[in-house]
Amino acid sequence: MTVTWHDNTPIYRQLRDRVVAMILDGVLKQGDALPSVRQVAADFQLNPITVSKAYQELVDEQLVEKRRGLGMYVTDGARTMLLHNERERFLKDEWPLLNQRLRRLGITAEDLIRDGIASSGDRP
Amino acid sequence: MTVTWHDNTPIYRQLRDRVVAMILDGVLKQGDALPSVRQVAADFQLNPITVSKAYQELVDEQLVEKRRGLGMYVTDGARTMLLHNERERFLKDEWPLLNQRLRRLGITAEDLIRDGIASSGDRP
Amino acid sequence: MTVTWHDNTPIYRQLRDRVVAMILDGVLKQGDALPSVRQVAADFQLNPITVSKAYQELVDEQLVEKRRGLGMYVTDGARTMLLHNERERFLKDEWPLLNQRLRRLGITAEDLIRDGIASSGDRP
Amino acid sequence: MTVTWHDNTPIYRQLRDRVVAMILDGVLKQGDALPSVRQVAADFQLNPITVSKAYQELVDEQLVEKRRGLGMYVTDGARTMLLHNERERFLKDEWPLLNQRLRRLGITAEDLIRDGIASSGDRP
DNA sequence: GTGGTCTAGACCACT
DNA sequence: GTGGTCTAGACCACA
Repeated sequence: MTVTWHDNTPIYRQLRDRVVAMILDGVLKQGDALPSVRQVAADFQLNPITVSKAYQELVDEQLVEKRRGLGMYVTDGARTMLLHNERERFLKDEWPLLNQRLRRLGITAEDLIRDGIASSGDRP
Repeated sequence: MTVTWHDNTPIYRQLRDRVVAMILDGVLKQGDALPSVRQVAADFQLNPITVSKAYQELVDEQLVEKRRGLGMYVTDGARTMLLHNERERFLKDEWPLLNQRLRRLGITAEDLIRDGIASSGDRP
Repeated sequence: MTVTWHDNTPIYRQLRDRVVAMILDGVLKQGDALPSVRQVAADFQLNPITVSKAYQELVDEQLVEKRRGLGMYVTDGARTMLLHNERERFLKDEWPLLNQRLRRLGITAEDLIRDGIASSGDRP
Repeated sequence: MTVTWHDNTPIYRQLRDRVVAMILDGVLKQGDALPSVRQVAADFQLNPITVSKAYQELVDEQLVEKRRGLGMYVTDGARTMLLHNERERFLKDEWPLLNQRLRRLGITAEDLIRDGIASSGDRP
């Protein structure tokens, strides 16, 4: 099991993002156990402390809960919370700046759609 | 003159981005002089070295040229180059990842358009 | 039967504290039998080992005695011993640090009394 | 410079508490720089990462702010925020449980006052 | 100079 | 088995 890390962002952040993606994609459902710190560390050839840091972030975000001596579990409602919060955060914080950049560069909605963004017609 | 800096990206990068935005917006035109390093440093309460680093990046990108003893000037064709390069870089590098995030969050082109993205009809 | 455990202190310690409280409150009197390990484990959804560890602490503190084949019983004089020891421990160990914190925060005896602490007039 | 650490709580937590105490006591005022991570690590014979963790907690609590490349500084209003929040937290969360314990042990306000708690008469 | 991150390896407490 | 903490030492980006 090998993975390539983007070297701009810290590994623990990328790990956190992977788990978030797995929750969003339904690969990890509420109540599911996360792979143990040691397991992930071994799989990805990482120091356990790095993995721990990623998991701690998830705990701080209330997406994951610790059960003492047992491991880490996806909290109830984690996916819903993510969908709501991340969506909100994107539209309020990131989008305005991004939109400004796109306008400056003359990139339009059509350019993006041509390049793969979902339009409501694609929704199941 | 006070500015708030983002915490995540280095200040010199944010400075560089400000100048790029000014060139794209036509505030700085080719042949125009950039404000001097010491001027910017004073205005923004920054270490001159930080400002220098930002300017050096612009020189490396050939958007700005140093004229010894005179200062820094926007190069000819800077805006055109920017429009092309930044657009390319966005569509090739950033967009695929962003698009994936948007799909996960269920954000569609329509959501973005409603929130202000230009569509081709808007173009002058 | 569901109970919420504090996250900071080990479960076996919290279990021990529950029994101590029951002895102090007179719910468990000397000579009374403690509920069996397996009973508690089932009620609280715990690993029997965890319950055992709590009970063992009580045995070590001589608040409870094991009668082979019969179970665990509150020792004679357990409540008196507790009143003395815990009181002593609080006043010598915890109180000095707590008092320092309260002074830093500007919390006075009056604040606490207003918030429910017993004053000698309340004693039966 | 030697300090003894309580070995029940992690060092980084104790470090955090020391800084909080210094802010409450006015030893560190808003705008003051905290001693650098390396400095503290050297003084206390600690791993820089341990100190870092303590400082990061303070940043997360908004008591301290990072200035990139310069160091950590006490935020404006940190002391006020602390006085309010810690006081609130104590009275709402810790006090009810503590009060219950005190009642069980028969410890009264008079006992505590005799043992050093401030009463409003002591206030300047 | 500052803080941030990571590795390698160890020990501990809890379930 | 689980996660938490710490050390020792290294390298990097930033100002």
